[in-house]
Amino acid sequence: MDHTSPSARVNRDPAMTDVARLAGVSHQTVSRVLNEHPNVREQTRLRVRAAIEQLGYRPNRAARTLATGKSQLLGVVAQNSTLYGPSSLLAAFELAAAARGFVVSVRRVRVLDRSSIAAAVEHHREQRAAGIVVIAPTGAADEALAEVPTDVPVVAVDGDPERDAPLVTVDQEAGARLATRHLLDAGHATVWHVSGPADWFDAAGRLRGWQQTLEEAGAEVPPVGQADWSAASGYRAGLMLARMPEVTAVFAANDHLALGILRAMSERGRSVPGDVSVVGFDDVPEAAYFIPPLTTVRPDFDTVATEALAVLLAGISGEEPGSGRRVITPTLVERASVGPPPIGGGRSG
Amino acid sequence: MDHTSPSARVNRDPAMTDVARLAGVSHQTVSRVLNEHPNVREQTRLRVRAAIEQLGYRPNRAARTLATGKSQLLGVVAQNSTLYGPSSLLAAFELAAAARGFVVSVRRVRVLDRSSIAAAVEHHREQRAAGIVVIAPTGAADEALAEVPTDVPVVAVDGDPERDAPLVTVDQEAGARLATRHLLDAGHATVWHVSGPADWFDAAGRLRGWQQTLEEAGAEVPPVGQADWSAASGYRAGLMLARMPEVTAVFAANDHLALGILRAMSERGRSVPGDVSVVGFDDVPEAAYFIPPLTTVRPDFDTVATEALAVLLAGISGEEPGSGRRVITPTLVERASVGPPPIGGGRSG
DNA sequence: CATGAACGAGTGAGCGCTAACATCCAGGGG
DNA sequence: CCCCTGGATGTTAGCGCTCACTCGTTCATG
Repeated sequence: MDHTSPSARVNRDPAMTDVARLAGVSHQTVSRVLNEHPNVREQTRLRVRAAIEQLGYRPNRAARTLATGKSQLLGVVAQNSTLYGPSSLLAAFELAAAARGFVVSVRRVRVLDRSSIAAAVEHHREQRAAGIVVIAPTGAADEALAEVPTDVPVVAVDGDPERDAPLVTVDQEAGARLATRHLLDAGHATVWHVSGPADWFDAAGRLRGWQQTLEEAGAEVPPVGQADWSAASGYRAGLMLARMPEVTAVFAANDHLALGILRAMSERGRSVPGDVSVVGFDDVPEAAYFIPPLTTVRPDFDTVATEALAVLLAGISGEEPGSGRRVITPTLVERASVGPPPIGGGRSG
Repeated sequence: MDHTSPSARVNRDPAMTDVARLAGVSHQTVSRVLNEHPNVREQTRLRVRAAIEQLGYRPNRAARTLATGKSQLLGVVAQNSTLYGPSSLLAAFELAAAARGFVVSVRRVRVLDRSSIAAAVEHHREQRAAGIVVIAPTGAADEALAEVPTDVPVVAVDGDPERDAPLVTVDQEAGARLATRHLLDAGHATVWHVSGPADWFDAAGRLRGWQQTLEEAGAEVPPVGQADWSAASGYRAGLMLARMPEVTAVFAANDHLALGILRAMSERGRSVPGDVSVVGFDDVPEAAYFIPPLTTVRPDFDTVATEALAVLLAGISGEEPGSGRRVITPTLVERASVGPPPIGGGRSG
């Protein structure tokens, strides 16, 4: 900073006092205009606005944050992935937040472990973020969250549905039920499941929903194929499934797994949906163009994002923390990958 | 703010002066320790660090920004999409920036028009962002960029390769050449192209590279199928292509288009790569699990992101603006969707 | 033993804004 | 005709930090 030479300030951005001088008012009146304070005469308001326009003045957010102790900043902690769900969520959240005048700062973590999450949250607290969203799809992430001081609103997305804390998530169980029910209704004796990573809540929820539906229907619960979320692991699981003639219906934990399964079936000469029916989860934009078009479960990420923002905003404006819990119910999108079981492969009833 | 009651300050976050008091030094010494200034005695440094630890002190970024006039904030303007390329880029950039101690603030725009981009950039300038990245894949976005005042480093990603301004992008032409060449080398008389949206630089570059390669090889340049980036439009284009027996090789402007084409071919009973060979662009994670596995061009988004950050950092540390231009060359990933043309469908040579 | 770098540390001002309080002025009731 | 009320505006202090400068020691040098 140069405090000796006034000419050094010549090229700096105009500040509130500059506007005030030009408009012939005090800087405080400028502040009042900017913050839409009621007690300003219309004529004064106009003069100030004109001066702002003329100078190209832009308020300095850092100064405002310093003075108020509050920022207009929302922090997001996300993992470093391009998985469809998290990406969509993030984009939707950023858009929604921008519409409400908030800045969104994203911190990616390479792995979803306790210390990474904690560090990322700490980073946002250092920025004096007004609220923090953590995409916490695994137990470790969620545990880290439990330790965060409560002086700033925090909401988990895709977090542990059991934990009593602000949370917005998709009703994985309901989605899985929809999928499983749909396959059962098509006449299949039972439904096989290729699951996502065991430590993901999403995967666990889908597994649970599938299993419960089967049990309720009195259907046999076949062993579960473990996979990560990738098409590669779906393919591997699909290869196993393809050589078992009793497999006529598969519920994949997401669309990419389903894609891998579809390819495995195709390679092994088992037709979908002729021999095997497949249902996915996520409704990625390409799902309608898989071979065959994939029947899948669609979670509404826009709603998840909007609700997460709403929970945060409620927390910011001083409402009781811990109260915000929203669970979004997904819907089934029927396409061409489901059909009746082949003759002899269906259930008796 | 409460200036009357000192007890009102009891619960506020500890500030530098609190640390200073506890360590028995001045606030300035604390500042020196924090900023790793050399002229601090080791013993003093330790005492300060201990005090920081004890109080759980975290520096207030807003105050620092206000005092220095510089933030550690990097702004990103991106469109509201979950397209694979932009998403990957964004994630990679966020990770790289975090590693260098920067905060990344993302502003999504619904449409890539001039005023939206300008507003988003302005928003970041209001935050006193130290640098701004604009993912500007269309002409309109790029034009908006040209109007941005130059008092803050701005780098375009995926922008107009012709414009003389800081830019990091993938060498689309080179990638398209790789793809086209590969198909020609497999023996195809010519290669058909399904292009992305005409106003995208990426699409234009891929088109150019394809056309040039064909011309250089003395091959006929067939009419171009126009599409957006979606599997849906790839499917529509594929349907057309499938009914033309002379089509034996297709270069799709991205993998999702290729997916749509694959399905169209499959539906129409044309085998890939038996009857028709297909090459995509992007190497989405699922490409290896398409039916058949897709040969495609892989741009290295990590490198693009890292380079973009480097250009910004150079600009921030006061180097000549306008100098940063990096063009990343993609590579070809060979899989199973390319083969020789069917008998009678290849070129004479 | 005088001299002055070089180092370690402190002081004071100011970054641009908002909150609280102070002030001014017009108009209505006693 | 004075006082009170309340709207419009100004004044002041301070948010937490960094910068430029100052001050006091130490220690090598002649």
